[in-house]
Amino acid sequence: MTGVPEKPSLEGLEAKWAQRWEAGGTYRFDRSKARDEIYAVDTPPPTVSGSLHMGSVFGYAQADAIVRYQRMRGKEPFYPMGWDDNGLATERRVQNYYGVRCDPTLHHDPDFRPPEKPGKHAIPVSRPNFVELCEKLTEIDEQAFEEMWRRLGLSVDWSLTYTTIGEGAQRVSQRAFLRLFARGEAYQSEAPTLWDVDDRTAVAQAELEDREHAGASHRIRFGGTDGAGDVLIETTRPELIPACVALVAHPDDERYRDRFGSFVTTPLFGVSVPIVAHHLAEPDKGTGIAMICTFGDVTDVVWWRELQLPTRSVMGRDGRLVAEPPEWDATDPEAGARYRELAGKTAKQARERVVELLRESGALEGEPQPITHPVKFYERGSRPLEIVTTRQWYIRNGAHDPELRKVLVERGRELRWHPPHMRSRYESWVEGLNTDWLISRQRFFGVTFPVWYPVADTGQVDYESPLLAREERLPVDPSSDVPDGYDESQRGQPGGFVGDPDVMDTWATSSLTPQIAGRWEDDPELFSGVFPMDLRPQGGEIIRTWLFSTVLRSHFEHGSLPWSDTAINGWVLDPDRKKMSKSKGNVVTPVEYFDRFGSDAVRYWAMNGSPGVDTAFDEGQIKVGRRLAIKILNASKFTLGVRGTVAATGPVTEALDRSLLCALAELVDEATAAFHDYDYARALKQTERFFWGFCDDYLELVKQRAYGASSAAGSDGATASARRTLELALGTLLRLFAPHLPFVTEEVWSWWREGSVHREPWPDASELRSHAADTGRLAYVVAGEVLGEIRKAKTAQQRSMRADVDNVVVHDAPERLAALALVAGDVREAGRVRALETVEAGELRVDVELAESDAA
RNA sequence: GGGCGUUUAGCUCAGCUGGUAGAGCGCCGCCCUUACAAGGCGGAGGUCGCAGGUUCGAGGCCUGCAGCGCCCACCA
Repeated sequence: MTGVPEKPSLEGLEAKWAQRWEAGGTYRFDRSKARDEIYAVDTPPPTVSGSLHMGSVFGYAQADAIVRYQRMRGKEPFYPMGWDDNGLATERRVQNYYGVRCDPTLHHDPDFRPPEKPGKHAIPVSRPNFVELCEKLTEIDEQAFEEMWRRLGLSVDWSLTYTTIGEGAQRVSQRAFLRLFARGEAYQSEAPTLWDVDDRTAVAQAELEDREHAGASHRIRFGGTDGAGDVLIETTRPELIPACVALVAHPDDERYRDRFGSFVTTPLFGVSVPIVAHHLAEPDKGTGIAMICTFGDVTDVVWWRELQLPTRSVMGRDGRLVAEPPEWDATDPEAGARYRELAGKTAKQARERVVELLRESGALEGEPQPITHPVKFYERGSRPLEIVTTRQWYIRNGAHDPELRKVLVERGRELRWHPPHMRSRYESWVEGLNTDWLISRQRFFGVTFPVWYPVADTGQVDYESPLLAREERLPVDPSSDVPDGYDESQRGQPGGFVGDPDVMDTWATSSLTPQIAGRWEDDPELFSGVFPMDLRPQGGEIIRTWLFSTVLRSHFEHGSLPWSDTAINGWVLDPDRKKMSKSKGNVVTPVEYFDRFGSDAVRYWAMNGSPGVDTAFDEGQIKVGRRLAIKILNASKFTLGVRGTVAATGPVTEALDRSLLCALAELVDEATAAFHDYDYARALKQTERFFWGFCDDYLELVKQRAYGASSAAGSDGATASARRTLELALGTLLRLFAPHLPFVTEEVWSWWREGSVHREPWPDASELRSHAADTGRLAYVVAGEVLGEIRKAKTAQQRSMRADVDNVVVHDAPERLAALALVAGDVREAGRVRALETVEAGELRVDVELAESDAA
């Protein structure tokens, strides 16, 4: 303990305490504890691709308050931080930061150094060089992130930090993959998949977003055959006419019923395609009959699959039409030449040319009508997704398995959601799944598949008989490691092997954060101590990805939930009520606010956002937080500063003191109940309100007596009672504030107590009640209200608060007057009142007769 | 199209299982009071989105409607 400083200040508290907490191991996890003493938290590993913003601060601070509460309740938190550094987000950052791009055909250059500044044209580098740059940059970013979190005061144990590209994570991820495969829960399939033509990788359903996209509706004539009339269709993608395999209408549609089974010919190419019926065709859309292409959108895929139509793919993986026309029986002699004119063009370029050709040929009915319509994008992408047929790895997720889907919905109900209504997002996601989880990505910086494929003597790769790594070898990199029974010289050779070239989607690894942090299989004792975990705090926007996939993996691997509870935090909105996000460019960076107001002040703002509620960023709230922190310093200085000759050890004898402690016990009950409900915001609000009342009323009421200057109750016993109560109250209030404002509470604690407030037990209401004896809170309440009336009278007469009062008459209900009688001495001292009378009445009224002039 | 949430003072939000409307900011006024002037004390300000209903009593429950936000969906 250091004693009370002359001039308490918030400046420098973050650096001071962050350092001491680390040095003292304040938040170090004690793994010797039993499972039921541990509170295990599956902390979101932030994506390390730039800077943290207020949205991150918001959610992580809230989770930290819950963890701090649990720690004070006597639980031992297992509270690690991770960095989600693998994946496309990191690749993009590296590409921009260093001005490079990965070209996997190049060989490793050990002398490669990135340029000081990124150049105009991206420098092609080999995959190993690219991965090195990714590792280098993420390490820098992670240090900056850690510093930021320490400054925010997160009570994580930094010795437990993991990364999703780290060796431990790779081993867990590959092991889990092998086990999924062994149980038939992971499989590979060659199928049409949504494809990002810029990143040149497949993407999963969870990464899609619909965007309103400007396009045009084209009305196009297909030629009737055998004397039947022409058919008009509408499409936004005329460039896919060469990929057309059928027209489709609803089976009940009178207009087309007679033509099901007959054929029409495509414009420009003269390919004969059938008219087919399917219930997904909607009569009131366009002309009621649609062109099925391979593949224009996901409905095309459904039609193609269910109606067993042929494949005529034209879209290449680079987003350009492939060089050769598809296999077709084109009757138009110009078909081949027309197609080759389109080959190599992007979808947009091809569309323009096709429209010209259609117009010339007379197949275009009217002019294209501009429309905007929802189009599927990769959430990080800038061009519409295409659909191309590729071989990919999938994990079953219930999309094609009603039984599994049902079980996963049940898992969602087993999980306790805070707030509860967030569960509906999970359920609507599970119930809307339409494809299994596509986990392979045609990218470079990620966890590889521990898989090779045999190459037949003919040179054909046999994907059906993958060569799997043994678990003892993990992690492996199939591009440099060799499968058992082969040697490196056989790579890519007939009779040899090839490595799986893909990496896993980042979620395929980060869905295993409980297993990674708990060192599943690598440290069985630790794992059994922390798994299943207690809490998953996270944002609502990643319920469909992170939360769902983690539940899925745990269900497959352990037959249980990964955690018992999840706390979903809301969005941070800018003052115009728009979501703050990097892409919108309306983010504010936390550092500036840490600098200006201090971490406790920023945390105070975050704690004001109720669980799951979107909250506006509000500098005003941060200022209020700073004011509260300063008030805590000053009130504590007073409380501890009045300790004079009389020690604060005697019994609590005075009615006002007992009544205050009774009220405080009720506050402890309320705050505890709020935290029990994961409602840190309610806990803070109640504590804060009590604290301001404590400062305004109790401190004023007790001040003279605590100084030992009271004439009415000037005994040492009454003074000791005041001092004892002040310390009991301060100790309680600091502990109630500690989860929210860890720095200022720790600072004050250190003035007069040993150890960290954050390892102190949560306040005990029954102990406070024993000090209060049977005195109720009413005396404290009435005393405060009467004092308020006296102040009001002084204000109304424009007098100083120090103005003397000749006489006060309190009119009030009998029980309230009785309570007042117990504390009348303190009220008179605080109000400088010479005489105080009471009159029974229905409600409180106070007549105040001020002295003519203030006593000298 | 389906679902979830939300609508309370000028602003940002509390108001837990129904019992005579709350806080902070902003605004106005007073006070340099020995914990605190980057402060303290006090004041003004709301028919709780709209329309019905249940109840002795509704901001809180029920029905309908509207605005806003979000989630989900096979939108030619």
